[in-house]
Parts: sequence; structure tokens; C-alpha cells
Amino acid sequence: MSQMLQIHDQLREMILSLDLGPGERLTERWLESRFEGSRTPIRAALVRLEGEELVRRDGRNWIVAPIDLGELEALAEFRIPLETTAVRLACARASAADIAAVEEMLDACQSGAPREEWHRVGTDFHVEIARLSGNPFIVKAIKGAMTRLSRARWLEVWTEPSREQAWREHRRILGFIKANDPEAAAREAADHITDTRDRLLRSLNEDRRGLRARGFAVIGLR
Amino acid sequence: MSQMLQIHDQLREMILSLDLGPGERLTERWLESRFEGSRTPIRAALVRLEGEELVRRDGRNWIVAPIDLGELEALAEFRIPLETTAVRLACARASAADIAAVEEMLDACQSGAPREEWHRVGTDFHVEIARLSGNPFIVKAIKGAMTRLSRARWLEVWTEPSREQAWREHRRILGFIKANDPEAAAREAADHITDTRDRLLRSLNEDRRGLRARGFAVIGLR
DNA sequence: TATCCCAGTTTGGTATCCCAAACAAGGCTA
DNA sequence: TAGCCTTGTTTGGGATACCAAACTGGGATA
Repeated sequence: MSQMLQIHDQLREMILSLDLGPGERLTERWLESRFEGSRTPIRAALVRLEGEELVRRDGRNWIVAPIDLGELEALAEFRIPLETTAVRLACARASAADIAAVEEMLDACQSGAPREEWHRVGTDFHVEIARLSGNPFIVKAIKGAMTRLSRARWLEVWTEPSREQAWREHRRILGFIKANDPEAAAREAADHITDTRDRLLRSLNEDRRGLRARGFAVIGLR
Repeated sequence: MSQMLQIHDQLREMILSLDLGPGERLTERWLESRFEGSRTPIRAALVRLEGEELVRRDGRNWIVAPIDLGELEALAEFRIPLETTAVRLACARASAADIAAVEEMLDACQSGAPREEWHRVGTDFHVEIARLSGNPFIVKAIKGAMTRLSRARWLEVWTEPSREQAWREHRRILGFIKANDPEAAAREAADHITDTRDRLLRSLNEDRRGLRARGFAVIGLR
């Protein structure tokens, strides 16, 4: 794989895992020494990440895209029509094997699994459901939305009951798809998105102090 | 503005106006002489355009993204839930002034206007409607979808009646938003997307020969 | 002491250089 | 003559050189 893509992937991972703080400045020279490559591939990776809105220009400088918690509502509003459409289409189009594969993914994440695992599966579930719709544009949009959500979800303080509930909701959505009940699946999906958004906002609000202590600007959080 | 952005915008325009044929190969050296800049900003522009999926890699080479007419259905399927949501939200949120601005845009495009004008307004209308929703994610998604559609729309053979009908449908959607009738607006928007897709597909099917003559691969057209 | 200014440094933007891989054409061989 | 190999050319990937603008810090000045 080209050096540029390696740098892109590593940098992307560092950003999404909050290894690099939101709003943090990135100088090309620092990245040069960090990744032991010249500025050419580094610039290409930055331009690419800019397209994914994980990195942004601030005047002439590069910065890690800040987290704007104010967009959480808009994000849910965006996801609901897309994901309800996705589950409806999934009912009509998904094969039993495809559905089983998603079910397996859920099963593979047991309650003892590390937090990274829960985080990843919690994101991938929605992307995989979108994939069942067979519509590549829906998949791409959901993937982007979940990426956008990803860092805020790392900040969430996960309690065992809330995690359990999200889990049940995932299972219910999948169950309705399996039972070929598109309207119930759509209702469940919409409710799940709303519930998840509320849980996230509540958690972040209760933890404002903790967020500040960890150096995260809580812009946009009402 | 930086040279890179200039090159990006020009190249983007050339691609969207079919000045550069879909599938055509782009060599960095040719672009270098064409834009009288060095390869550094050109490569940055290409990476950026790759993110917008207007340019693509073909092995090590760069090519203009081919038009895949097969994605027209999926594109309509993607737009319907988003645009129906957009008009519903617009009813709740858009100010009279914002609505009037869109109306003015439609008025400004009289029947004697050049085709470029019709093409542009026909795209911008949907983006502006999305903007009335107040949801930036919807705006961005619709903008992307309309970009994706743009080149196929250039290939369409526009008849006066079909253009008139699209026009009436735009007015009707806006009318229902103005009258604050979200469900009627949503129904109208969905119908419009379906109708437009059908008109486009019919036109392209009837003109397969013409497309081939103009050197466009008609991949994906059923 | 507060403010302004200027030189030195750092940064991103651009141009150019080098290289290895892909490609193409021509000639050699079976 | 058909297929293969060789070799010269072109290409994109990466490294480096150079520049102008932005920033920084320290010292002169009011």
C-alpha cells in the first residue's frame, strides 16, 4: 500500500480514538517526523482527511476537526429517515444469510468484551444494516454519520444498563427485519436513534466537568 | 485563493460540464501544462476531487469518474427519504423570506434562458429546499446527490413539455411549503423525484445511439 | 511599564528532482 | 509468422529545495 494511505489510516485512527485532541494543531513538519515520511504523502493524507472532515484548515494551519456536540441533534434528524428507509428496504431485499451475518456480529461481542469492541460493533451495526438495504448511497451516508458520531461516543460515560438497552434495541431491529415486518423495524430504528441520542446528550451533560478536565471544549452542548 | 483550489475548481467544472469525458485518462503531466502549475498543487486537487468521487484511480492512473447510469435508481431511492424530510422540516422552520428567496430563484429563470441556466437552477432548487430544513447534513447529502446526477442530466434530451412539467412540480413543492402543508409537500417532492428519474431514464434509453455516438459508455443503463 | 517594531524563525505553498514500476515498440528467436 | 524479450520512455510516488507569509520574542521607545 502506498505510504500516503498508510499515513492517512494511522492519522485517521489517531483522530478517531481521541489520541489527537479535537482542535489540536497539526504541523506538517511534526507529522513528517512522526510518520518518518516526507511532506508529499503527508499533504496528500491531510487533503484526503480534510475531505472526510476529520481535519480542517484554520487559516493556513491544519487542525484536528473539533467536536461540535451541537450537531448531535441534526445528526439524529439526518439518520432517522435514512435508517428507517434502510430497514424497510432490508426487509424486502436482504437474504437470510446476510441477516445472519449481522446477527453473528452482535453475538461475537459478549458482555466481557473490551470497550473498543463495544464501540466498534455499536457503529458497525448501523452500517451493516444500511448495507442490507442494497443502496450504496445510504451506506455511505450512514458510514459518514457514524464516523461523525464516533468521537462523541468515546466521551460518553457508559453504564451497564444503558449499554444493555442499546443492545436490546439492536436485537429488536434485526428481529423485525428477520420477521419481515418493515414498519415495526422502521419504528424501532427511529426510536433507537432517538434513545441513543438522548442517552448520549444526558451523559455528556452530566459529565461537563469531566470533559473540561480532559481538555475538551464542550462547544455546542446545550 | 490558493493555486490548488483554483485548479480544483476549474477541473471540477470541466468534469461536470462533460468538457472532459467520463472515463478519460488524466496524466499529471498533461494537467501540469494545461493549468501552468507544478504537480504539487495538481496532485492535491486530484486527491480532493477523488474524495468527491469526480476523479478516480485506475491502477496507478487517474481517470475522470465514469458515469454509471445504473445508479440513477439508487440515487432517487436515497433522495426521497431525505427530501421528504427536508420539506417537512422546511414547513416547520423556514422563514417567509427564505422561501421567497427560493421563489425568486425560480422566477429568475425564464423560458428563454440558456440551457446552462436551466440546468443550474434545476439542481440548485433541490439544494436550496434542503437548506430550508436547517439541517446541514441533509444539505450536504443532497448537494452530493445532485452533483452525482449532474452529468447524466446533461445527457438528457430536454423537451419543452418535460421541462415545463419539472417546473410546475418545483412550484407546487414550494407552494405547499409556503402553505405550511408538510404532508402534501412531502408527497409532491417524492413524486417529483420519481417523475424526474423516469423522464431521465426514458430519455437516455431513447437516445442510446446518440450517447454512443458522443463517445459515452452507457454502462449500467438497463 | 506598556507598547511598538523589527529581525529571526517557523510554517505552509510551490517547484523540481530522483526513482521504481508500468508501458510500448521494436527486434530477436523458435 | 507468432510470441517473447529487451530496452527506452513515460508515469506516478516520494524527497527535497526554495520562497513568501505568518508568527515570535526581545529590545528600543515613549
